[in-house]
Amino acid sequence: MSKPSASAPRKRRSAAEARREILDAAQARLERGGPEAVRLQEVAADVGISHPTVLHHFGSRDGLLEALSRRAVEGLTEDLLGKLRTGDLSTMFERVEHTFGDAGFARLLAWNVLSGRTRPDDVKDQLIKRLAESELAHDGQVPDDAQYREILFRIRLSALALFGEVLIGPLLTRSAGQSDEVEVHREFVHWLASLLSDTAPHGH
Amino acid sequence: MSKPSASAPRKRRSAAEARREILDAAQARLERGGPEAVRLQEVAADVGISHPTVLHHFGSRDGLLEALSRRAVEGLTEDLLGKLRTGDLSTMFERVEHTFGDAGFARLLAWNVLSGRTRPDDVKDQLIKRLAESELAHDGQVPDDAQYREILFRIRLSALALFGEVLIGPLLTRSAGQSDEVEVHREFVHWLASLLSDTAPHGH
DNA sequence: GCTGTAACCTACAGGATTGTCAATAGCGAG
DNA sequence: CTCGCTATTGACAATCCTGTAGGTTACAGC
Repeated sequence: MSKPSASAPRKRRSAAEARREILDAAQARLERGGPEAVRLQEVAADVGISHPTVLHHFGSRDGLLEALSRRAVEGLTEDLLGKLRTGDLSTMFERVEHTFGDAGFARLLAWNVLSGRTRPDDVKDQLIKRLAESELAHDGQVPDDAQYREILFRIRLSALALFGEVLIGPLLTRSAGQSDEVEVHREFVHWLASLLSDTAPHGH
Repeated sequence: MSKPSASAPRKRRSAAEARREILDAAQARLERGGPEAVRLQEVAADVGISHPTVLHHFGSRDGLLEALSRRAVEGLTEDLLGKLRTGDLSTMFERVEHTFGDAGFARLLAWNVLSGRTRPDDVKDQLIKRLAESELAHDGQVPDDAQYREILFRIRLSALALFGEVLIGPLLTRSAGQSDEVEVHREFVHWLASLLSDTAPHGH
């Protein structure tokens, strides 16, 4: 409301630093206010710069959003592949949840899909494939088609569950007449891990 | 492109009919173009009316969107409760998919959540609870807490899977290096039904 | 120091979209 | 046939947001 006495001394960042700060702010807005809340002026205000500066660094609003997506995908990929096989399913789920949920990847992905920004043909990461192959390799078994399909579907189910939990988990909790969202969520994830472990196609 | 010679004769609908036509058009736009594509002018053009007429019937853009949500929830509820226990899990999944996927409920729900329009406290339907109770009642068994929780989680998992499939199923198929989206989706749903059936807590 | 690059700013243009208003015109009721 | 209600409309107002233009300033290299 009050003008920063005369003119605030201009702060000059490196391009990389500016981009990072802007992306952080944009991501925060996305997570809280939802898709439509990523507005150049507001994001700029959060960082403490003017909105043309944002355009200077990302070219356009679309450029900003694409950079946001790219960074999220890279983060998720690194996180997932890095944390492979570092414990049982349940703990792995919990670890993945930060990137998937807290970091807003699920929301960003959902919005990208809803708005038609991301289409199936755009998916090049082969992340699930790599995860499945890593899983098979770990067991040191001969690749078995049926078993491969089984693992693909298990990963798919896990992805769907974690993705959905972030988006509509609290709603489902309410719809089930339960109250403690956090606790129900934790129990559910644990239950799912058990379900998948108990029915493992190759003992554990 | 060409003006409808002079002035098209005004077509007068009943209020209910107009509302229905408008909702249909809005829903179609939502399904194809995503959330942001629901614009008053375009929706109106689809129906063949002017956009103030849309406002006349729904008060505001928000009113239109809320009506859209309400209709979708009612449709889903009716569909789910109506189709309960009319076959095995796999066929029930397939039947539910129309309302959930084709009818755009998943997309609408996702967008409502993303944009902050729907918050957990807004959920009053108790749909999952009713589904679970219906399931228990069918078995004619004494309510068992552990079993009740098990059923709640199974329904939750099913909901998450179907919800997620609609949104990111094709993306997951690509990420898994698979090609035939439709076929993979069908197989996956079938696989999930089997998984839940085989591990049923009380025999089939 | 001097200078060039680029990060940054203010001001403005352009476009799109929601919402208002007064007037028009179908259609049922009497 | 007339009347009244309301669905419908064209024109306009208000707002919001992205993107552009041109000037300014911080900082690095020489």
